[in-house]
Amino acid sequence: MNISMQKLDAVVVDWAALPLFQGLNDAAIDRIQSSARRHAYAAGEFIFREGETSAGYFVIASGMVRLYRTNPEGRLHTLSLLRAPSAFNEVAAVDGAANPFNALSVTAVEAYVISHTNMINLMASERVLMSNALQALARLNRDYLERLEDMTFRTIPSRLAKLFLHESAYDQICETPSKLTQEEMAAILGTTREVVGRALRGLMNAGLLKKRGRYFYIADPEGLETLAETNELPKNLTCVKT
Amino acid sequence: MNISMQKLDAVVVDWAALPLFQGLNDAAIDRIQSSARRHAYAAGEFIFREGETSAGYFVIASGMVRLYRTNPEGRLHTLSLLRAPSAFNEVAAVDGAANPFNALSVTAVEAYVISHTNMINLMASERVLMSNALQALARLNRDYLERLEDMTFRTIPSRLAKLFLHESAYDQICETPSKLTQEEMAAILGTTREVVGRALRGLMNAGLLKKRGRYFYIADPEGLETLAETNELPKNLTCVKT
DNA sequence: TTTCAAATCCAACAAAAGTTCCAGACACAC
DNA sequence: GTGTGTCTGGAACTTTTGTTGGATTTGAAA
Repeated sequence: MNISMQKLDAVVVDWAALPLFQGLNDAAIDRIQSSARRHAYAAGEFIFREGETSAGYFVIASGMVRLYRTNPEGRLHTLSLLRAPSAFNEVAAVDGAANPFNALSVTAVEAYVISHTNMINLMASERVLMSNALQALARLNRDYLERLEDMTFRTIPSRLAKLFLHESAYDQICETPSKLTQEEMAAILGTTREVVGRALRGLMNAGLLKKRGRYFYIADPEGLETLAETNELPKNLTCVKT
Repeated sequence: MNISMQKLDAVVVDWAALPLFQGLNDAAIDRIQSSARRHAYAAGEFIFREGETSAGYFVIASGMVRLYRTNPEGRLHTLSLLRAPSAFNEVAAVDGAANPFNALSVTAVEAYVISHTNMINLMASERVLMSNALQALARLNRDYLERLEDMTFRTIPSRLAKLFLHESAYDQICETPSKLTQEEMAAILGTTREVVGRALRGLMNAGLLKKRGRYFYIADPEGLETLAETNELPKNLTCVKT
């Protein structure tokens, strides 16, 4: 009994702390909570798939979720790695159209789901909620645009430097890069493991990163900053060559 | 007098036809119109710049506008080429933060501007307007995500094929690709003119495009479709080689 | 028509990214 | 411990993209 209660405690969500629900009174929060359904997922399970009809808005209570897309050749692009407290699938929750990406539980996950219909009804009665959703989508837009520009203009070493510097820039990605596998970094940057490995070695040889055990850490923040912003190394050695 | 009246006629905007203003009653449309200011720009003039404080929401009455970003090295990425009836800068109009891109008048432009403050006030009193804005941002999000995936996964010939097939996919870009200069196509695809020229010749040699005068036209829609979706030519010749 | 600037073609090269392959290292289960 | 599967290191190679530079075409203005 004790254990199960601890478990329940561990997955309590502070709804009012999420950007979407800020500024709402208790009654509204209650209404929102009661229109959410709780779901549990085992590790490695699909929460929803890209292209399926809107799965609704998800609030993570515990565990870790990967949002990603794949191309026909099987390469995958991780859009976010999320853990509580955070939420996802705003777009499909708002417009009711197909989910724009896959959502997969990395660990076991517990989440609350608000269907598109409920979301629309809630927003209709709670103006503040709609206003918050508007601001959330605007924010999301800026994040996507920044990543689009990164893909357009930045080389892989530069994107990698950015990933190390502020994972915040890659939105809500929360694992620190040093603990990600190279495969996972590659998926976030939209490339392949070998290329990431090569770039990591390059940055290490240039003195921007250092290695302890199997993980890389930041050695020269300013140098990384320069690389992230200009695609160029400050005046160090070549980057990609060994 | 006659001429000036014609001019005025030519730039009348059907506000109710814009997605953001659909479903609003006449009184609301009037309120919106009266909180908009009319501006005129000569060809090649900055309408606003990336990073400046929110310029507000723009409704194009006449002329053509380019939205773009640049990188430090000076390469530019065209996000949209717009002409009436359309509108832009939803994100900064909604969140009041810096403009996320540059807006430049390609031709002489006349536009109506609704400031961030007015937009917020209008949305506060007109729920339908806020709801429309929410849907517009969701739509915009999907467009950006699609372009992000294109940059992540597609080769340049593939992106070029997509540009020819449905400029709709590149959102509200309206000039037909055949009339764009190679320089302009390059900016849309996020690459350089030389590369676009090479890719165009490749697609022509593969029989997917044909050339009349200085412009290219679609010769094989199915082949282009295949290329756009799979990065591969159906079973034709090599694409990039001569 | 003539002229000029912009747009295009094309080749050769350089650099970045993607691919293939295999050998080690490490981490966890048994 | 021992093994097994995942993760990493790194070389060699191919393909794609970016760059440079010069020759040619085109369209509109003079």
